[in-house]
Amino acid sequence: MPKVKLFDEKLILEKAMELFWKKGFHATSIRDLVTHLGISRSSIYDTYGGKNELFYKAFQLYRTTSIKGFSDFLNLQENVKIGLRKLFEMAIEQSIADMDRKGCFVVNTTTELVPGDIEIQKILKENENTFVNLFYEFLLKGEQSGEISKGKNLKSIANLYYTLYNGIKVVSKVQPNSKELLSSVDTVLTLLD
Amino acid sequence: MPKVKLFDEKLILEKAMELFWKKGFHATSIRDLVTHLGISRSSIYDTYGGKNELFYKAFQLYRTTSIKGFSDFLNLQENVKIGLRKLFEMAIEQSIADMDRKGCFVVNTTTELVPGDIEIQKILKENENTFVNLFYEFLLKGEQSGEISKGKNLKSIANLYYTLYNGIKVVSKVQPNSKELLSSVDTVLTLLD
DNA sequence: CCATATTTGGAATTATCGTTCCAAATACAG
DNA sequence: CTGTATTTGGAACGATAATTCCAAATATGG
Repeated sequence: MPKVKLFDEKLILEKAMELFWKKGFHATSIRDLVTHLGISRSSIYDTYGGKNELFYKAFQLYRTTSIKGFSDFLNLQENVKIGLRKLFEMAIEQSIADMDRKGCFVVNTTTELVPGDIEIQKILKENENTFVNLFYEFLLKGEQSGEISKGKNLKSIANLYYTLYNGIKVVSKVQPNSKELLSSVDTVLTLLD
Repeated sequence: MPKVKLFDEKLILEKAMELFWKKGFHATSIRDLVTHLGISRSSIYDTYGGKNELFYKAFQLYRTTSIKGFSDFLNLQENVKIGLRKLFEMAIEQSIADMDRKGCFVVNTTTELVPGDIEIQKILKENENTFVNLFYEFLLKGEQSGEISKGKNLKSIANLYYTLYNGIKVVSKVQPNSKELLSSVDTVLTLLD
């Protein structure tokens, strides 16, 4: 057995994710990818298939990574209200710190490929359900611990958080204003009081 | 003076707006436009310039139309809380009724062309300021009439509405669920009580 | 060092992109 | 009907798109 795989498949996939995330599907060409990934055109086709397959894999990597990050973060939080505030604060700070203004890969893909790509659409639905459920379970935990008073429509609030999160990822591309965005978040979080 | 302009410039521009709105800038080709607008390639270039100029004009048409629609609608409302509810209800119903799932042209353009198009970015900032201000002025009217109790952070709430609106226009592309979206809106509107 | 798997880039394909030029067809004002 | 402005579509432009094939270069395990 001679030569083995030289480049790190996962690492290169992460780079592809970055580029698709920043420029979107249509505006990213194979040439762009060759430049940005640092491997040859042939290697891209050999390893990942074509542009569509590479995008798909990059998108799935983003999703699994963000779901895990999101879930892990919430599991570390003892206080529900403070945890939610921290979560949104992180999301906002990340948006502002990113000089590339990439926003959210899921949001960008939603607006770019819906309508059109039916397979992506299915994934996006699944993704929404996953995130809304993570919010909901976390809120439920707060209700059970007595931190959130009973009688609140937690399903609605979970939905609202997801929608707000999407909005933040759009708005922060244009006006990355930490104070204003956090102020909106704080206003929404008073719904739990 | 012989022949005069045959096709309706404004009408064709509206058609261009529809197509760019639905497919985005990059995924819309001149061929697509020729098919969809019903005029020749030459006429497109003669009348509107190139693809960039046409997109720009179509986008501005969308903006001015929606600002006017938004503003006119709010001016007709006597009751502030009910007016806001109606506004969001309309936005949601429109999203759901649109079989093309176009979402919002401003949101789509934000995620597609930021970062990148610096001129569009300027317009998007201006657009956000305009809408947040419309919300704010409307809320202020409610405060002055006594409908909304004093002491609320109306700037934050106006910002929140704009962010929420953006989120709704993303989420409704994937899960056009009227009940859930309206439920979120109602939850947010209780902030005025 | 050698055998072999990996990686590369040139060549070629087919297709489309946005754009310009222009001559022919068109349709209406007078 | 005629003259003129509008509209059209073919031809060509250079550029780029995504993709496949393949031979040469590369790098490493044994």
